[in-house]
Amino acid sequence: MLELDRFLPYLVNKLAARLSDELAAVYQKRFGITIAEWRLVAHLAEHKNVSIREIFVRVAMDKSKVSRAASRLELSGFVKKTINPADRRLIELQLTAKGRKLFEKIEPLALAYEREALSPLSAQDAETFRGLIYKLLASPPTAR
Amino acid sequence: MLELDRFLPYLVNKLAARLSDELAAVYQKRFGITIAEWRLVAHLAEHKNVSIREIFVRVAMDKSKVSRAASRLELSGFVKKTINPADRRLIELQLTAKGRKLFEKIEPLALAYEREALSPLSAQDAETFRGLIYKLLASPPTAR
DNA sequence: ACCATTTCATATCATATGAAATGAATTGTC
DNA sequence: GACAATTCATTTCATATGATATGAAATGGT
Repeated sequence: MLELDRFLPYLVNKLAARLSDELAAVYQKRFGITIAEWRLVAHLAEHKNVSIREIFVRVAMDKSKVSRAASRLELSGFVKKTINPADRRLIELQLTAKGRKLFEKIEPLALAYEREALSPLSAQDAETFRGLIYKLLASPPTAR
Repeated sequence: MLELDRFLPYLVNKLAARLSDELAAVYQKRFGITIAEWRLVAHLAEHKNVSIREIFVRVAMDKSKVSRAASRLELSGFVKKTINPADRRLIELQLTAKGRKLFEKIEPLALAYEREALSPLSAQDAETFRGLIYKLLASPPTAR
């Protein structure tokens, strides 16, 4: 008999929703940034000159969402969009100085939140947990 | 330095999105049911005569979503809504015979999907994983 | 070189979502 | 027992979302 409270897809979703909501509260209220925008900024902090496509392939958001997040970030001056001269269909996204500053401000808060969220687990359990998630994510997606 | 690919809220969300999408594909396409509706049905299969409020408190969906899911399920004949005679503000939801049949058809598919999703883990790892999620969910939500 | 196909980002549009408003019913207080 | 405050479900409304359409640019086959 299926019990919802033991059903893994449900549990993972519940946890994910909680982590997102709480984390969103951190930068939504303090920096006026959405989760989608935050992901984009965090990704650009690691990877320079990235196209929209590269982002939505890597960052688990669909095309429209990335495109819109990028436009908002451009408007607010955190990101610069340049047309790739070698292939004029592509856009190169990069953080502006203002964008880098934003990342530097949010980063420690995000890491602090992560620690706090994991605080019910021992350091060892936290590592185990991360490892198990990697394993699950690594396996190829089930047939669409 | 924060790396998105090691950042737990992001990873959990990514996994959750994948589990939801794949699972949704199972009952969306075969039974015309959304995730929200499925959760409601699954909850009602366990708990009889439940109010909207009880559901959204327990099932991690907001009021509107539960209310709308319940209305759709009523329309399609899977759920019966009755006004609680003792407190006429409350609604009692219960599965119809048709609703129970639906649950019985979906249940084994849902469990099969769960097994498949967990297949990259050993039986032991799967239990560990579930345990860790429980621990994380059990801890009181961080300050709103 | 030409045309069909593909790829990329954005725009469009219909639907989903959730916060706040609404209205009905109940409870508590004086 | 009246009436203010609260609780519950639904509705409303503005925004978010995502599937599809669009148009611009690049690629491949002949």
